[in-house]
Amino acid sequence: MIKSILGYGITIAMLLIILKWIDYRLFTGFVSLEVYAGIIATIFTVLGVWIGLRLTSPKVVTVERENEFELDAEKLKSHGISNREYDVLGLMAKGCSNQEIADELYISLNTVKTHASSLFSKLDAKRRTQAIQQAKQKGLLP
Amino acid sequence: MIKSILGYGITIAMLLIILKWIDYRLFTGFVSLEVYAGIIATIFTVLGVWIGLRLTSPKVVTVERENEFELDAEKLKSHGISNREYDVLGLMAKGCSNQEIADELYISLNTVKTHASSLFSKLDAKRRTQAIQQAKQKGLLP
DNA sequence: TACTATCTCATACTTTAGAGTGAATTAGTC
DNA sequence: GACTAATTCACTCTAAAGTATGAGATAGTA
Repeated sequence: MIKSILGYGITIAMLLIILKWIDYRLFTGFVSLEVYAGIIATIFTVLGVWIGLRLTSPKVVTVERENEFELDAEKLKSHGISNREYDVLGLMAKGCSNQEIADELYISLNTVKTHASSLFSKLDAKRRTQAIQQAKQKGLLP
Repeated sequence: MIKSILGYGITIAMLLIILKWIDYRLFTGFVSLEVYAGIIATIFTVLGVWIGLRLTSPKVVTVERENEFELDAEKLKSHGISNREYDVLGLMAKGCSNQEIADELYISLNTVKTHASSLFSKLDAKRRTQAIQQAKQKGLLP
């Protein structure tokens, strides 16, 4: 902050010096009136551009961020979860019962229970709701 | 397009006319050199600002927004869910068992079951996992 | 080939969830 | 005061979930 104020001050001072110097040159006949006007026009055009860029507030665009979910085999592997167990987990999260999962995957109810049990131990969960919560936290489910 | 080019042309023409006019006034002694310089400075500062705003692409700041979750009483009301039922729903989503919910809210297990049952009917769910899924979809849970 | 992991299924048992019904209490509304 | 919604709780069952254990089949790996 102090730095920028100092910068502004120095810039303005230099501008005034330049203007005064040109003024002097004009009176001593070194430059013509046209050149004088041209220099002033140039300086103030640049100043105007600079002010214009400074004073405009940037347009703010708010972007909704999709909770983009990406599952790679690595994530599953790191938790020791097999493909079939992940299938079961996904259907659990959708709200399916064990029987519905069995029907969906063409396996028996007992098999679903087996997968579920091993899932719970791998996810440190005691219930399916907890397993879902854990899986989402670990990025295994969207 | 043609309209804006015409506008530019007219603007530039008027600028030149004004400058020439001031030039004339200066020579006839109607304005001092300082005023002359000041007018030129003003005109070109404005021009500079205008050019600066025109020629630069508008500043855009992109802000990523978390899919922030906001719960208002309206949402709950629209689904007929009471405060206490919502308490139960929240703990369910965290993976708590009915007994744990009862302990957390200092109510009996039976009461939790009652709340749960009415929740399910209000959310068109047959199971707690489905209720959680539905609630998240309806924006009742983060 | 032997080993290992995965997937599958079964059986028996315990625990939890959920449905259905009824009821008492409280607070706010007409 | 009557009415209503919300909260609380109890009791009884049934259905579902979850545990434990064992075991057969298959496919990939050392």
